[in-house]
Amino acid sequence: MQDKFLKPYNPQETESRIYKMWEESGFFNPDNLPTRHKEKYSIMMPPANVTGMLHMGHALTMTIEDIMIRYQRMRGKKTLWLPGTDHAAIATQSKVEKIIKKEEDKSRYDLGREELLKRIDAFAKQSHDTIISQLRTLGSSCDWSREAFTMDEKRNFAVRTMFKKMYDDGLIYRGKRIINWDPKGQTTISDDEIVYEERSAKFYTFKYSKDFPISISTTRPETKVGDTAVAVHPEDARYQKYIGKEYDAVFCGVPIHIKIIADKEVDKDFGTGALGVTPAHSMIDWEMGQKNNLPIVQVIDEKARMIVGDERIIGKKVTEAREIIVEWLKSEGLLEKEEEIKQNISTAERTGGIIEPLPKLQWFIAVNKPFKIPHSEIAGVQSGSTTTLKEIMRNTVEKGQINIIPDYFNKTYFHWIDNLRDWCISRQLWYGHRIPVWYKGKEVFCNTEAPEGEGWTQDEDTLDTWFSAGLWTFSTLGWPEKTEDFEMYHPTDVLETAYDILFFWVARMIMMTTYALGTVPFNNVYLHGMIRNSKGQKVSKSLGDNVDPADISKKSGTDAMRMALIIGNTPGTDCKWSDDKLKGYKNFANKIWNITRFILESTKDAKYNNEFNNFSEMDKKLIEERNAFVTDITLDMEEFRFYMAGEKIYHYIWHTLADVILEDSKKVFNEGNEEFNNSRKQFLLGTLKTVLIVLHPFMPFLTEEIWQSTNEDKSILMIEKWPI
RNA sequence: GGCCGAUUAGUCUAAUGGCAGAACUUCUCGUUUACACCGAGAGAGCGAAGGUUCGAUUCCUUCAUCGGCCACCA
Repeated sequence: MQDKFLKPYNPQETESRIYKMWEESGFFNPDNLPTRHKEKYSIMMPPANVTGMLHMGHALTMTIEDIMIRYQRMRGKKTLWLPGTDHAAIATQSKVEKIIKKEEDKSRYDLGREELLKRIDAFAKQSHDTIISQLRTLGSSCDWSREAFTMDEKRNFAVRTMFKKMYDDGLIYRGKRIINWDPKGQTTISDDEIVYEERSAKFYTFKYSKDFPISISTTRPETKVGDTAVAVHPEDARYQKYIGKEYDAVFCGVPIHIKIIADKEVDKDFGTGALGVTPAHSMIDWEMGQKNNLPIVQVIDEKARMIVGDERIIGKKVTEAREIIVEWLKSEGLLEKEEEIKQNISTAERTGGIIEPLPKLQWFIAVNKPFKIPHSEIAGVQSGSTTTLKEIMRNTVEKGQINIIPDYFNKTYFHWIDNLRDWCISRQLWYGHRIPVWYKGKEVFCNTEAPEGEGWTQDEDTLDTWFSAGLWTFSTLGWPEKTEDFEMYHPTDVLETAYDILFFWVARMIMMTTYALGTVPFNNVYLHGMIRNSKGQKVSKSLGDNVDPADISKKSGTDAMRMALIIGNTPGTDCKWSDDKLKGYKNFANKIWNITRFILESTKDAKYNNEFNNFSEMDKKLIEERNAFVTDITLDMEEFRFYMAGEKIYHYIWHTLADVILEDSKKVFNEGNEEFNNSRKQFLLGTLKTVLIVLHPFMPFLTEEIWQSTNEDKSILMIEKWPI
């Protein structure tokens, strides 16, 4: 027995040494696995944003995925776990912009595109290195030789290829639409990047002018200079006689022309039951404008300043203009009511800017437009048939081709798809994949490469970060090239991630993959919950209570952290982080260490014999019990119940093996019956092997360390065969 | 407003149409002989009401409370 077993288990001394040994073995790379590993098993690691460092949520992701991969590897699968990082366009750019603002008091326009990108690249590189080292600390058995970045050259080529393909199929188009404009970040953002904040606001009721027949209500009087209609409910008796009529008015010095229209969207009982329609600055009004052929009058610019009116309002910020107009309404005696109401206001997730809806020329993906799919393995969608992106996305889950765990997220997914509108993919950011479209006069050219000849300028915009993330399962495998990796590992087996990015990412991957390849990107989606702090609150930087996985790992060992994260954590359910739990599993690590010590001491004169079959009746029973335990947890592993398997393994080791079997063994050895002694020694040696194997996916470092220290044959536990 | 969850012991968390199972905590006892990072034992729990059923913590309905997602009222 080695001397180290005389002291408590020391994870700090062990973990980095073991990780290095694994890496040097080459077995993270499926190409190097022994020949018994034939059938593939693949997981694409969710690429972490290069915006800083990993938090406990990432640690949970890595733990679950590493458990899946290690389990499947031991079961003899050819396992590929492909790691990577995400450029996270808006998140990274706004983070770096904030730092530059703080440290140098400069904006991105002061630096210019080239310099800003240089700074972002440097920041991203540093984040990347931090992240990679954290992933190693967590014990992730991923294939570093295949590491990818969402914006490296290969991924960029995949993005351009995809854009071109969708453009040619008419699924990507450029159009003037109302978009969510973030005046602070100076970019468009998607619906998903909006967060609503409840604030109190003033709700004004007034007439445009003294002789205007209908009063309207709004929280934004300043936009009324862009009104081109008043909408009322078609069945509203009060206003029937006005429908179709047109009026002229001068509103705070701005001449406006208003048509009275009828629209079912209008709520008779809200406000005055009449709605001033501003097609240029409201999503709903825009749609009414389209239906009724209303003129669009833009009155606010990208900096959220007024661009019409006389010297009273022109050039003023919208909030200032609002006050001025309210004063004007009062002085003219037009204001009828002023109420305090609660209002949800849209803000940009990353910058906190208040969203200003603006009509702008942007690129979109058409989700409802029919197209012909040449090749399809999607259930319910024939090769060569006509379909829509929405329809294929729905089918994959509806027909069971993609299995979401837990299954109640199916409903959430369908609900989202059914309400999905065209996806705005262009961003006025500098950090990201540049849109592969070039202009010369009225000519437009889209291709993966720039056009020949002089005078072409490329579109200034970049793509939404989720565009490249949507290609992740196959761009990482070399697509559009027909690589061996792609043939072997796609579709992937599981996509494991937190449920909060089901729409952002999972749905987008399904969209892009089904469209481009006619296959699903993965067969299973395992959604884990959020890690909350001990009070049950969402962990956030502003609370200053985000725990660094590296610290925990240093203090208590990665294995203990992994157990604390995984046990009691069911899919889709949030989980509280608890230091007590961590302590419990740290103790568990030492318990196993001492179990090993006891077994080694009491079997000093014996050697494990695989062929031994002269077991006592008592030990035969124990073997049966052990086999039943292994069968049971194997089923849990197969059915994604890792929280359950982990708990059962813990229980078997501590309360069956240690408390019952080892205690009983002391008696057996004291009694000195040689036959019984030999039987028990073989049983204990065999059981130690078994529990090390089944515990390995959960506590890889400790189990590998014991395995290496107790086996003379230099075998590596990581690729040992699962016992059944 | 629409949708989706949740409510189990002091805490945290499972399973289940047939005695509700762990972990931590608490209490009692033991033991320094693999491990005090120990052992043996004890205690304590299904939010409320109704329904289906031989039987409901589980299925259904309603209510209460909490959480989340989506839409957004102009």
